[in-house]
Amino acid sequence: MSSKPLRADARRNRERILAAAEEVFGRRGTSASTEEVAATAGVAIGTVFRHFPTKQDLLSAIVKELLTRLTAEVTELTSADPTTALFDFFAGVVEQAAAKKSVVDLLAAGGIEVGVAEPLATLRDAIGALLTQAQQANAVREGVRLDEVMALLTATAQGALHGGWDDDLRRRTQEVIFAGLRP
Amino acid sequence: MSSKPLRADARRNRERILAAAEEVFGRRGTSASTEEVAATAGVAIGTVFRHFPTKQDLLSAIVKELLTRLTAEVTELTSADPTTALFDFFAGVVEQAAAKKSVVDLLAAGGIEVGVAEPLATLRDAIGALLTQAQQANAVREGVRLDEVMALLTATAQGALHGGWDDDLRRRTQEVIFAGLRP
Amino acid sequence: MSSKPLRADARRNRERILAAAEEVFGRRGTSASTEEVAATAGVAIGTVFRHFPTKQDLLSAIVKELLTRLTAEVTELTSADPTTALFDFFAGVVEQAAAKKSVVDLLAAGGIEVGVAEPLATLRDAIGALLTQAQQANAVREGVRLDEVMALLTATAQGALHGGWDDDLRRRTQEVIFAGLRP
Amino acid sequence: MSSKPLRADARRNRERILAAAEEVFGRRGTSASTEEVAATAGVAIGTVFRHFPTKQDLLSAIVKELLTRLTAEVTELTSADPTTALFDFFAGVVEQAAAKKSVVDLLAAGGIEVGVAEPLATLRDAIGALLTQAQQANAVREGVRLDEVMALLTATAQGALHGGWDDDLRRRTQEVIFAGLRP
DNA sequence: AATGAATGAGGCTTCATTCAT
DNA sequence: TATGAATGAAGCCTCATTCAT
Repeated sequence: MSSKPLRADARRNRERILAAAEEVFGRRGTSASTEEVAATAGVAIGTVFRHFPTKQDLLSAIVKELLTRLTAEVTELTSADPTTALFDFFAGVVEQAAAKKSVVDLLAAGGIEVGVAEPLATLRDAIGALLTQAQQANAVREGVRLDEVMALLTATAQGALHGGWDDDLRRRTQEVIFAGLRP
Repeated sequence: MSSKPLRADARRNRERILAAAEEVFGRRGTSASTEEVAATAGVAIGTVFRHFPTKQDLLSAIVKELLTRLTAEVTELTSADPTTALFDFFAGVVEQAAAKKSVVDLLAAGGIEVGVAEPLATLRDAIGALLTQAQQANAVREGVRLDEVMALLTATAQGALHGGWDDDLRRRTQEVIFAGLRP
Repeated sequence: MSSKPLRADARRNRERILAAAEEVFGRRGTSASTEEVAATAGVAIGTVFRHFPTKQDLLSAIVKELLTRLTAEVTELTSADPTTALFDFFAGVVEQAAAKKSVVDLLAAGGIEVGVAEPLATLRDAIGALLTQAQQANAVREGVRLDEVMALLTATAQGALHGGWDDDLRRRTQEVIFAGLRP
Repeated sequence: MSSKPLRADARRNRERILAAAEEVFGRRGTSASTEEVAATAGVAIGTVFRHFPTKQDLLSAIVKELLTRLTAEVTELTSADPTTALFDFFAGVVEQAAAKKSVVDLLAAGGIEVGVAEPLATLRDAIGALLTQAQQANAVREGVRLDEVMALLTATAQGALHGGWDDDLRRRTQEVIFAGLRP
């Protein structure tokens, strides 16, 4: 899928830029400037644009990374206790969200941007598997659909992030949702 | 609190600007230009800045209005059926959110902007009353606190908005939360 | 045709910008920066963009002005001696060209840019009238068409400009063309 | 004149770059990017700059090549029919121009760039010989000087190029000029 | 008080050129 | 020598805010 392997220094820079972008957009939101990302990464502005020809591309790259990471987590959980797997994952995402900003901005925006659609669908499927398992284990009510689980997940993630919830509030809020999901 | 009473035409303009701002920011998000707000209001850009010295001020004003409106709704509901009042209100807010954009952006941002803190506290209190009533009527579990109700409310409102949920998804998502709130 | 009349200061600026643009693009070619035009006009960069939302728009405006001016000249000549009118006009344009750069760049580019097409057609028609008169006065050979007159005109104008021809060379070059046009 | 002889592969690269540059600048004008030239040549950008330390140098090299080629053509024609040689050459150049872009841009710019002056003078001399021959064969009027022939040539070449003249218009336009040159 | 033109900092992006590999 | 990544100045354009009318 990926074209020619990057030179060592190029890959190093690419990663520094991605990290910087996650940091900066996470702190300041997606309206932070590309210039600030470059500065944080310790490279010149041109270097950012060589790796990501557009600001949008940079944002997409971050989101893709996140989605891939989340999908991996879900996949791991598929072989865990079905009674708690979905809840654990849900809680994990919400916890992470509290540290990101851009990511949630974008997920919330519907992930409409080109190229994000696919990894997003993959994640969705993975979570669907978790839900099915949970329902078969009678940990989640039959009537619940994947749609609302995803909706609750993103909504709560956004809330956790933008609202600046502390650990306790996060737990209590989730508890209501988990109670609502249980049979 | 408010300085000298405005001239009739000035007040009229103020209101047209607020309405335009709600419309524009609701449609385009908070990054829409003040110029567009002015155009929609049918006034010159200078007039907007005379009434709201800063874009931030304009945004704050919208949020304040919304909070005031919501508080009024809650207060009315205080004399309604305690079993459903909280749920009705919750559902109402989420429904409105689906039509606004700016408002939720801002609420989500923590309502940090100067001057919004107070009306937000007022709204919070009003909702608190609703919650107490509901618990006394045994419609909501005892352990639930106002904190998480507020958290769920804003999170869901945001989700409804940014996620572009349709009516059905909105209902199903709320149903999970309501189930989680019930005893 | 023109929308609301500009405020006095706005019109003044608009004209200063146009003049500056003609000067700058005339000296440096169309690749000169809008920033330099602004500086030359003594206004801020934003002012240039308020009057001409795009660099293209600014360039088009200059060309339109020129075409309008030329058309006026041609129209005047229509009531002059048909034996010399066309030649006089031709010579006049070529002489002016030696002082412009942008204009010729653009005319040469085919005047394709939106909005220039119409005044260009008008000019063409006016020159067509001159040609017909000249042919009726037996000053130009019958077989000659407007197409090649226009072609020779722009080509020579370009040459005069870019080639940096002096007055003598300009005259001698034209004389060849004029001899070619005569019966 | 030229320093140390290039290694075989280096010379090969130099030629591929020149060819690519002619193609690219001919198609896109002199504002095309050096990067695109490199890509077309199938070499890395650094290689282009090793051979031509400056974009200007690359452009000059192309022009020199063209001038040399044209001079060769003229020299050949010196032993052809003096009645038609000059006209044939003139027509040939104009025809080529319609396919190039950069070249004419540069010739038009006065060939000011360092190093082009000399081959340009050579070409001029060669054409001068053609003119003399034509005048001796009574195919061109006595009074005509080389200056205006060169001027007409470049002007028409530019016109043919930028104006996008079709074959017919090109022929008709030249015919006027040729008629003007004849006794 | 309203108007709308002017300001100018700041954002995104391109590209000639340099330099480490 | 070739490669191609990095640099950073410079260009175009937007928009919050100020100020003359």
